[in-house]
Amino acid sequence: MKEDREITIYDIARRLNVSAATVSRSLKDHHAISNATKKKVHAVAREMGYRSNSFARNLRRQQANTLGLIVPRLNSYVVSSIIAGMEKIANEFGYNIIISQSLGSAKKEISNIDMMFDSRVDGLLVSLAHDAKSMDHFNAFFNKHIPVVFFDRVCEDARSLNIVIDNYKSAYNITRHLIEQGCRRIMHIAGQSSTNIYAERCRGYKDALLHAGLYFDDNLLVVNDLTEKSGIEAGNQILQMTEKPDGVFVANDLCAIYCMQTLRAAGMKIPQEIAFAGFNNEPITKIVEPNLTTVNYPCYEMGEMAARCLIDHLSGARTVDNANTIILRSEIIVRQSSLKMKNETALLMVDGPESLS
Amino acid sequence: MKEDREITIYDIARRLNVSAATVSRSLKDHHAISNATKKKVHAVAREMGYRSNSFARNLRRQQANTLGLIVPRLNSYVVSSIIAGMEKIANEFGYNIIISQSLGSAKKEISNIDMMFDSRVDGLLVSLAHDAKSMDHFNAFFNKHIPVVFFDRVCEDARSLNIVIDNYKSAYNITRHLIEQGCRRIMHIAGQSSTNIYAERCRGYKDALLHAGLYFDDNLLVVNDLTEKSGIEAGNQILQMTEKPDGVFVANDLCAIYCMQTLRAAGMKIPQEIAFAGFNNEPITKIVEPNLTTVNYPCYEMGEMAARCLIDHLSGARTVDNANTIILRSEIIVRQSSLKMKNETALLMVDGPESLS
DNA sequence: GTGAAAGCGCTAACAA
DNA sequence: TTGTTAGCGCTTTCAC
Repeated sequence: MKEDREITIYDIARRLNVSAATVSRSLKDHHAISNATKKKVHAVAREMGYRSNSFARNLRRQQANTLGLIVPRLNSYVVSSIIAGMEKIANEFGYNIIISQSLGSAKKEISNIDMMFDSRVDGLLVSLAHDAKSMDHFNAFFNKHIPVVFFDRVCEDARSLNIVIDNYKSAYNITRHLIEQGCRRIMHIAGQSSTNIYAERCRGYKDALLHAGLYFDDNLLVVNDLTEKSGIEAGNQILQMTEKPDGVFVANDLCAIYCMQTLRAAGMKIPQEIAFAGFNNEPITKIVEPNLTTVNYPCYEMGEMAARCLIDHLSGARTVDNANTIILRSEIIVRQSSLKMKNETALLMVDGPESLS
Repeated sequence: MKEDREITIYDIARRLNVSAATVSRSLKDHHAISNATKKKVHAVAREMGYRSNSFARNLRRQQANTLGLIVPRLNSYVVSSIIAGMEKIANEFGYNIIISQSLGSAKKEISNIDMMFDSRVDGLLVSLAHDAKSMDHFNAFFNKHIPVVFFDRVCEDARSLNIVIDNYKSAYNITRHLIEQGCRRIMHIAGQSSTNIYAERCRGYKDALLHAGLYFDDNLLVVNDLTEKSGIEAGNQILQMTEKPDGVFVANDLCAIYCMQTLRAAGMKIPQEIAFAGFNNEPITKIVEPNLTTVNYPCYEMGEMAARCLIDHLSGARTVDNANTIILRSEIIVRQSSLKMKNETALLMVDGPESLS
């Protein structure tokens, strides 16, 4: 068997009495090689079980056909769907993806970025850790002009492309929807405001109140980590309140659902007593009772878009080179959890405030 | 700035008037280098912003510190949790992971395997595509003694390690639980039997019936792709039946839930008229009403275990070298969806049939 | 404890 | 259309 030594282009060259260069060129379908030669080379390569050595190729070319991917954590619906989309595109274009999770820690994120740099990835796809403060750790990439595309949890930075949804507008619209349903004391359960998406969602919430002539009440803003546990805690907190909210907009579905379940277990009626709205449109929102009103987050599409932009850029197709931000379409999905009015026709909101203002 | 040319060990060598060999050795803490030299080299390396070039290193050493990972699809709860576990371990030991999804197609799986081989991964982690028929496409790996670890969707093969749960026993136990709750006509909604996990779950179901003196009725076995859609279809199918089942065991949670919801929407009482049980213990099982009885699948642990075994093997720590199969603990979790009896004390089954028989 | 030198397999500028 | 040649940056054997 060919168990031992690897077949190289030199072996093929020797066998065909041509130079290694000719073999190399044939294998990559170089234009200046005759079809006859190409055919012979390919045949012999296959016959001998030749496999191109990517290490040598990478060393020579100084690039690896690899994209680095850094996410807060892998096992969430949003993130794993985004990755699925990226992987599909990367695969189509012959890129590998190496992944790492920052687990929400800026320290780990930095070490991952360094590792990606050492691995000499051709480009980087990043969703920032919650507590990422500065962009300094990306300097190595920026200095060497290695493209970085941020998605989901981004940071305004002129040097790189951001793929996002309009969190502000979506939050604004969903809050307005709650108002239109008759809610007047709307609570917002938010994530840490150091993460752009949560800050924006919170801002959308506040502005919607403002524009509707409702006051923003500090007691109705809860900031936590949006986990199951925090959802239950928030639910208990509401149960303690003498003056309860009549609507709750939560910055993600998971937390929304656990909060809602806690209230229901205590006998509260959703949406009659308290309307609920979440964010992301996770599959679970169609299962929970009542079904959760939420914002559709185009995860898979975001993954595709981010990977496609990065690869386009690497290929020199400068289609989106002047874009600093790409905003994907996201719309609110109205379900039972927020329908206080008996209008069964779920109205989708179409217009909103100036986006990204 | 050091924007342009990369710093190499030669640059460091020149600066210190030593040889490149000495620099190389210092950097890897070689024993035959004096501490003084090492210290100097490290200092200069840091000062000059030296980054080891992994391409050159890999080319020279003929290996890459990279694990290949092939999964059917990324965006499922089970898979993304498994990956999260793997990534954590890989990261701890300085390995990168490159991932690819087979999207359930054997063809894509084969091309991914080839790609991994070309990338010269040090080892492979694989959950097989549904329709993987033979193991031939792994021959390149087996011939070169590159370790392959299968997990979740495996295939008995003496040449590699399998990390699994006891699907047979879990299915057996959960079916027996339904029987103990008084079910006599238990339907099983199964995945394609070409996938080991579904074949095993089905076998466990059948044996549990048999051992309880119940007949296996072909009309009560539905095979589909276990998606949402199939769950709804299965639900409608049940609604059409004149002699309905009084219990349903579904091979995954997602399908179970959609099936159950379909029946509930039609007015059927769960679990009184029909008891339900799923498989995986996805978060959603604790949200749906009634909460779904299921089998706990240790995803994260499975990912950790698979990665750890592979890396152990690569490091020469032959702890599990003689093992062909590692079975992780999985237990059934009894919830409302299957409790026909009013025994609120949810009894966990502890014993079962001979496992993996 | 350190250095010289060879070479991993490939690509690409230049030459023919 | 094809060949020659010179590395890419690192590791490692052998020599001192």
